[in-house]
Amino acid sequence: MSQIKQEYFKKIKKNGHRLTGTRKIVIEILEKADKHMNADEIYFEAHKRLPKIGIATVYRNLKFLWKTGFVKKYDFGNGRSFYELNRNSDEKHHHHLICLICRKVFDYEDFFEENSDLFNNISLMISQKYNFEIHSHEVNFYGICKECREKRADKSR
Amino acid sequence: MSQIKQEYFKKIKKNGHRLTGTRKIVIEILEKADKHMNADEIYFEAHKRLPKIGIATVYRNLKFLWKTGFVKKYDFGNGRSFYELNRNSDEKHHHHLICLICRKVFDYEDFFEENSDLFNNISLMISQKYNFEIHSHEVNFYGICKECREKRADKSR
DNA sequence: CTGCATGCAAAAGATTTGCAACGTG
DNA sequence: CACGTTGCAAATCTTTTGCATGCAG
Repeated sequence: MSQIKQEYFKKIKKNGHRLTGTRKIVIEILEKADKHMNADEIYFEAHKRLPKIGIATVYRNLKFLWKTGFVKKYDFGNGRSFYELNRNSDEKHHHHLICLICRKVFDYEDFFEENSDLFNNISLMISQKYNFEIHSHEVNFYGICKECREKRADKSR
Repeated sequence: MSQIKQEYFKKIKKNGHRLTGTRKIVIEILEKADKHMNADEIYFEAHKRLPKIGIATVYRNLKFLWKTGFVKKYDFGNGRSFYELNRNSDEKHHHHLICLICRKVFDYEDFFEENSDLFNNISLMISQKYNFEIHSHEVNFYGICKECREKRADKSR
């Protein structure tokens, strides 16, 4: 199943962009990760394989991959961005549960079957009505996780 | 319809928090805005009414209001956060269309009727299965807006 | 009064950028 | 070889924090 990166490598070249060493590394790290990582985590991994790499290069490649659609970028309100490979074909679509207290992010992929049609419909309607070409969507549920719920003494609103 | 702020003022005091001048101003600005504003915009407005206010106070109040659930906070990946009043009762629920190129954010509130049940169901299932207490959800569609679509020379993936 | 809230300025983080050197196509 | 890319360090930008003072309850 590790053909994704090969496919992406090809697309990058086909689009006239350069397939550099660092760019490959970032893609490979994200492919292996199969979860969202922040820039630091990616840099840490990349550094293992290429000690001379700079954090700026990681950021530049992430931005490049995000602009070209190979990578999805998330902001959960904790001050840093998270990135994950955009596996449009074989990856299960997943959404996020974000704890308002500890800021932890939980993934879930259930219910996707049931949501899928709905989102497709909405996408279609929006693209027509607003003349907006939709590439992806993201759903975040905000709330309080089990641990934090158990902890809180209370005084909640 | 301007009772929201009164209701919120009451709740804040009832919960044992202080209803300070700056806190009121921030709420009033967000109430009037009825769209998401970033901290600077809020500071700019607040400054008109209370020139001595500091940006830190705006941030502190926004964080307070967000933690207590009166305000919703969004990050669209452009480096700054946006805030809007959480009008759970009388405001129409709306989602976002985010242009990947110009980063403009478009709101839409159509289709909410049809989505409402679905999201309620999902919320219930998640809260049970993951033991996660859901307060709110947010849906972002990423894509390319009309203007940018017309502009782009091409070479897209 | 007491303790949380505020202003100011400085600090902290994450991300971006200038520039000379490098490497891909 | 040309031009996009990289490393490094410095710059930027948003958000946070320390501390002395102010104000709500």
